[in-house]
Amino acid sequence: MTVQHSGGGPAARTLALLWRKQTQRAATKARGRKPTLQLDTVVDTAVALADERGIAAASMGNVAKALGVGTMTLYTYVPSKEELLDLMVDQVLLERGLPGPGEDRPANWRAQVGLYSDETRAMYSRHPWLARVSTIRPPIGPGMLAAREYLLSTMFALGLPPARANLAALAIATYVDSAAGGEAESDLIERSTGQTHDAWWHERGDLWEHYFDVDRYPTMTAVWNDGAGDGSAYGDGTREVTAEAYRYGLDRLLDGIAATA
Amino acid sequence: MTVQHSGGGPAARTLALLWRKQTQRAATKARGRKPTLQLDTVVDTAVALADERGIAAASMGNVAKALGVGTMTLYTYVPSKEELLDLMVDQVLLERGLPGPGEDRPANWRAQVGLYSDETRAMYSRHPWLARVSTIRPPIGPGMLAAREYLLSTMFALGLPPARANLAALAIATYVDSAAGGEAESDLIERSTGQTHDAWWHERGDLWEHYFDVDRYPTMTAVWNDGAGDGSAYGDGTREVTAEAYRYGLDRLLDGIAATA
DNA sequence: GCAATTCTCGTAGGGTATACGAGAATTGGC
DNA sequence: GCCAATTCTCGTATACCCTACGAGAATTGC
Repeated sequence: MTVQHSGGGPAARTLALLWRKQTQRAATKARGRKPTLQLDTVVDTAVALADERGIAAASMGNVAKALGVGTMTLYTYVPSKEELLDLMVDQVLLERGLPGPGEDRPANWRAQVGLYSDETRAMYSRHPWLARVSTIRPPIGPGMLAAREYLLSTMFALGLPPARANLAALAIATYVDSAAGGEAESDLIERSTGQTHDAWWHERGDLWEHYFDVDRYPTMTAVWNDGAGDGSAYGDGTREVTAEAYRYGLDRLLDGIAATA
Repeated sequence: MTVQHSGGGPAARTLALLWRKQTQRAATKARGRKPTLQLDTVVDTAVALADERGIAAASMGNVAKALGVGTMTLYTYVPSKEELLDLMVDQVLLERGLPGPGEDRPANWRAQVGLYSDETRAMYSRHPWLARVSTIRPPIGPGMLAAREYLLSTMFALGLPPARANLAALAIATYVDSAAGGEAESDLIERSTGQTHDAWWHERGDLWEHYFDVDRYPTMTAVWNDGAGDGSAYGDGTREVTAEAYRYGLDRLLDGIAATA
């Protein structure tokens, strides 16, 4: 089997878009009708639409309408919806103001991880739809690489050897991205359904006494009773508990990593 | 504003389905045409379809076709696609053979968490589509509760006080579910695209030298060079590194949790 | 045997992505 | 100045998706 090389495979096309390499017009002499849009405009519009009304609103038709062009016009700028999504993802990944090599960063490694955490949570908060797009085969653009580089260098600052630093960076990214994504998604659902998380749990809490069998779930019952006094009536449903669990887990993970340094 | 009580709100309907509470026929005297299907059959078929050909293949039309009935017939058994998804999710969550209260379980708490990890990874492996459905407002069925109860009781076994046990259980679940989901999704993509993860990275690796700026990513470069000898040419793209990072992160998280007990 | 009830499912409407191809706009070369 | 080559625009059509509606079939109680 032959692997696609730098020529013109679909992977090459996507990478060229991600890195904004002008393959077409700028390279060859300008000829033919002038484009009315720019790639960045298309991506920005799609992101704005997704931010405001959810990822489903960022359909090709809606994006085109928002730009005042026919739906099919978009396909001049982007080969498919999938590539557009890749571009959207890398664009928002890059929004995080993570310092590059040589730039100022927090003094100690924990604070550096804290910055990654804060920036990532803010990013998900601005773009909740990000949580619902798969990132296992991420768009390898500037945004993704910048974040990887930052976290990795932070683990070096802690003094981990290269291989271990790589493992630690992956573990932290897994935890932070997942938790931040969940948090943002929760907020989005609250906004879009108009029902708070607490109200949602409450709606079901009433019915729990119907199905909930204390003998089958003794520990949950114990936790429930223990926390009944402090206002968090429905356990992990509340915002506070979720946020607290996030901090707790991240701190413990960092504790564990530090212990192996 | 009035909260929906046990009467017949949409939440009540969903809960009744999740817990297989026979609201209709069994309660009232049997009358009218007999159903040709059972709810479980519908859910099983949908799960099987999603397992084999991805979540997109579990459309109402496809499920109906697989069952040999008209599409609209499904709506007698399930109010909407969304509820069907909830049922699918809780069904597979319950597949994990996590011991309930009083049943045999591994001796020490780390092994207990290990069981949760193994069972969860196996579950995602069987049902990769699970990674792509949102679980912030999870179906509150037997499957979800059983897993919560198990993890929580494990944290009690470690000796954590109730509130802290709750935080720890949430943190572990966040990490394990996210990592296991990512792993399974990766496998799914390999199967469905016929392209291994390594091949995918390789396809892009060729192009990296085109866009990759060593000065902007010095740490990545260092890790790359360090690992260049051991066969994992493209860093975290490989299966082995991912699995190793998962174990490393979970162990460090548990270390940290144990230290606060 | 008929009425009440329940399940079945065809049709239709509104959504999605995108392949195709005709037409409009622009410019290089003559 | 004109034409051909090139590039962008976008209407139409196809093939999916979910699901509201309503007509008809099946079953049972009375």
